[in-house]
Amino acid sequence: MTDNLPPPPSGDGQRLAQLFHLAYDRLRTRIYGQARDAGFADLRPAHSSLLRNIDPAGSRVVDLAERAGMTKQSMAYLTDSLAKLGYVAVGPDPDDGRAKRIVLTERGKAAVDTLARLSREADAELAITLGETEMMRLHTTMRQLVAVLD
Amino acid sequence: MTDNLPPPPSGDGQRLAQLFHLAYDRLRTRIYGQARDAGFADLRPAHSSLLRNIDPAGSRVVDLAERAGMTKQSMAYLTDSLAKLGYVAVGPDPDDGRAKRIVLTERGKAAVDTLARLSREADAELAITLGETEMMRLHTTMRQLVAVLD
DNA sequence: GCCATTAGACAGAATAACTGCCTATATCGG
DNA sequence: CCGATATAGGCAGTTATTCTGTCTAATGGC
Repeated sequence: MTDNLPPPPSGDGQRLAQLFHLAYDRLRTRIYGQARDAGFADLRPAHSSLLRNIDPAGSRVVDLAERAGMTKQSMAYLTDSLAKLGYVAVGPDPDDGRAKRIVLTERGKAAVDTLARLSREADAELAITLGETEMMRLHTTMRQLVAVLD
Repeated sequence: MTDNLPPPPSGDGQRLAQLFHLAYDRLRTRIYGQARDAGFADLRPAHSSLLRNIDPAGSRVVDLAERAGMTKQSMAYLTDSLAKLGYVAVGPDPDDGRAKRIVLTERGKAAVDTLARLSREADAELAITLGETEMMRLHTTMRQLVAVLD
């Protein structure tokens, strides 16, 4: 009995979710490894939730949390972490006495630039493997998928 | 000075890594939400590292850890967690006195089947959105990317 | 001025994975 | 058979990431 499990269900094997996870995991490992070699050894993947979303003129914690899709407590934790590491500075918001304004330091700006460059380079290398046409098609398809899954 | 940050670098916007992450996150949330509604409320996403890799005849902890790409301690933690929840049973390995054999219980088999079905259904719905041709192309492209990123 | 809303802080917990060290067993060369 | 080495897993402790719940303080409309 119970010998009718489907080990590889069709000729297919892996679901999209797992493929996306694998690809993301490898890209993340690669980019943060290169960032480490570029002198940003204290940056961790979670920090990108802030670094990806911060405004050049500075942002408030709630706005960063909103953009990153996480709670303000979690974003406050990341803010504190990056402030201790010297990537961001925290000051009062001139327009709202309750709020703080998170701004990138020079090191923070360098980190954002480096991460953006490494991400672009990774994409460029994959574009060479896939070909420009396929790469554009993949981008289009992925944006479509993310929109549908909203 | 330092006013030359590239806010949206090209007309492009998002890198592949982030798109993969977003898509994976939404799929995972969806599938585990449906699993919860299907009576598997105590399953957490991390458990899939074991459930995806366990052999129908049972597996050892080291093999599961190897396949999932994590340490044996982490896999032992998941094994213990799933054993307490009644999804797997742990017995001695008949061929190796050092080893234990992790086998799925009936509930564990039901969970594996359900998760596999939900994953297939999610893929099927996305295939409707994208069209069969585009879906197959996406699968091919993703496998190619994962292979290149090894 | 009062009060509902908002920004953030503080405390605690849950989840997920790690490193380091230890024991028991297995296996292989002599 | 024995000792060296490798392997399976256990135990203790730590780090990282994010959550809930509760609190204070400031804002802003009326």
